[in-house]
Amino acid sequence: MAEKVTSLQVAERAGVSQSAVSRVFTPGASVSQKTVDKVRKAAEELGYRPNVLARAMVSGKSRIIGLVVAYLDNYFYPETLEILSNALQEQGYHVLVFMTSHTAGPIDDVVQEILDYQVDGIVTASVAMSSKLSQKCIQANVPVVHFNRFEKTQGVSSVTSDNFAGGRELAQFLVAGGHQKIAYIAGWEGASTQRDREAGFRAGLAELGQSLFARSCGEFDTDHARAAAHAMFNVAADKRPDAVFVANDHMAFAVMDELRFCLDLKIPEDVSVVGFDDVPPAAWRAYDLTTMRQRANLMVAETVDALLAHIEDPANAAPRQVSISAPLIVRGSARLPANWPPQEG
Amino acid sequence: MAEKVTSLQVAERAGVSQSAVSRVFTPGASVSQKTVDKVRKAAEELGYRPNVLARAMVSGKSRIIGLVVAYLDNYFYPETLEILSNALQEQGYHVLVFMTSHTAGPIDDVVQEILDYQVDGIVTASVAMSSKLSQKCIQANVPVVHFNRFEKTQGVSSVTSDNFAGGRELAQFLVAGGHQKIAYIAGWEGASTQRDREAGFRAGLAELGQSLFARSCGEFDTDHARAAAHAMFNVAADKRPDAVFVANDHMAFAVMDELRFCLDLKIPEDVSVVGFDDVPPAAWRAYDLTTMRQRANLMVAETVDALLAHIEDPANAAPRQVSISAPLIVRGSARLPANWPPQEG
DNA sequence: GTGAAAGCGCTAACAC
DNA sequence: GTGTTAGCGCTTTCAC
Repeated sequence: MAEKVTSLQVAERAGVSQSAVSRVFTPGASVSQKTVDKVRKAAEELGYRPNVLARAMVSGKSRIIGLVVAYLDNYFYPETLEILSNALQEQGYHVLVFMTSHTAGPIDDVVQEILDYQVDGIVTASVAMSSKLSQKCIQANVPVVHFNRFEKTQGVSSVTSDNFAGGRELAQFLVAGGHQKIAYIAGWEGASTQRDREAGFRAGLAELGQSLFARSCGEFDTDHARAAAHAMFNVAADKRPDAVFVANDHMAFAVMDELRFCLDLKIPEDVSVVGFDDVPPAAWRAYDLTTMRQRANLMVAETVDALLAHIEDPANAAPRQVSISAPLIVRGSARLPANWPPQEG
Repeated sequence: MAEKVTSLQVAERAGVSQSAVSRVFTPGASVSQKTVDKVRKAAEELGYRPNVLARAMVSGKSRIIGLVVAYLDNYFYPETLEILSNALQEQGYHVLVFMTSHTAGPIDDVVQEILDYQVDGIVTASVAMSSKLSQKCIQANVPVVHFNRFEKTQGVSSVTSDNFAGGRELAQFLVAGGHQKIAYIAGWEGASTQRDREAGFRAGLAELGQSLFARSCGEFDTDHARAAAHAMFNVAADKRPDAVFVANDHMAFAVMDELRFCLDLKIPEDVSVVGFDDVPPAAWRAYDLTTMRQRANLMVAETVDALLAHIEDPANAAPRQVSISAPLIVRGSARLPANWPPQEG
């Protein structure tokens, strides 16, 4: 077991002071080329690399971003994590993962743990955080961004899709498709994504003289969604919706399976189904789901931007509320409007 | 912006020494109840929490485990990450994520970065690591476990399913189902999972007097798999395989979609499809895939166990090669053998 | 441009 | 059981 190589050892070998070594490994420091060469050579030979933790202690910057996430079974989140991690890595940051237990977790405890690691920032995905805790982060000068969730907590940033506009566009699409009995299967009522999507959807219907034909709650959970769909569609044909917007793709797949394999309904002939997220399986032929695309790459870019802005200049970085437009992705799970695609101009 | 609360401040407020404070927050230390009370009270009032990084510096233990992963689009990995993160959290550890870029990444650089964080251990998933680098980790006394990949690199642990046995069981199942023209769509040839699954599958066929009717490589990539399936099945009916084992579920879904929607084949009437992993979508009715279950929970438990064993007693923790049996999950994508399920005894 | 010296916040001997 | 004293490996003034 090799000893740990320290900057001091490198210094001795290179015949310079320890601080010279430090300077060589500090981007903006002033060192002569000669010193750089000597130090680099010695470091190479010894296999020296700066200890990030020690650097973090003295500089106060850990270059660690804490990510709080409740579950990974909605594939929007793994996708997000991959993009986020890559984006941060490019900036020299890394993601420390904190799962809040499925069981209505003590998320505040988790955030406390995060803070203990002296993270430079926190991203929360699919979880709520008490405003007391948010205050604590602000006090500690650790920027927080809520990803895919809007929260009006003071001082906290958020990045979401434009869920209201998305819901509205879906309503327009379904009505244009000639549907008359349009239903909605909701997500967990506490989530802003759920609220905004539904509000937009209802608004869109109302603008076109319709309203929800049926509504049920799937809690963003496949089993709940399946049951909700069963109850909603297992009725006489004339009392059955002819289209349904399911609040996210993950539930939509379960709903489609239930409709097809349990209720023997054809999609989209008997009923149109649309979702929200555009996770990868939505493009799989077995589902071929018409849905709103959450542009994870853009959302992550905004998230990273908000974080870094605050880290680099805490004083002048106001919290931001970013909303990214979500394009409609038309596939085969919903009947197309006549004259589709629409003519430009 | 609140100042950072240090143990010294707590000490002053509690009227004790700074080391007394430290002891109160150190599990096995000897402190009187009276001191504990005073310190806890002062800490509470100040909102003090020990700085994990400072602790890490002096103790040499960061309680961070580095996870290297190449991609998250095979849903086996998000599942793994969730379980791993939860399991480690319970032990007071956390996961620092490192993505190696899709593009045949410089994984060695990534591991170097990990080492810079003074991690207590490293888990690699779906990536290979040069043996030179492995040596470096061993030298640094950082245990490494290869998750879902067997590598005979010295000093490195690995945890995998029993891929050979799994492949063999699949062969037996397919032959028992009356198949005569059995094909295989391989994963990336460099992966041990691919090699072992194929070897087991071939062995199983050979034992029953059969051999591969066709073989093609899907590279563990859906597009490649789709193309491979197309070429393999887009032939006269009598030259077409009647069953295919696709090296993982992720590719199997793409293959099923191709067979059904492009080639208009019925599953399992025209062709049986089996996969490996049992990721969540395998249970979705649209796929209903017969597959071998990789028991992620057990695999993770072994991973954590191997890591902690080494961390707690580096001298006596030999690297281990763990292989977890994978149960066959029979669903509807493959024709059942006669007299299924088999009688016990 | 470079070295000496002072910590970052904490744990771990070491005396008492 | 408690306080005192050294550092952990590094960055960062500060003189020179």
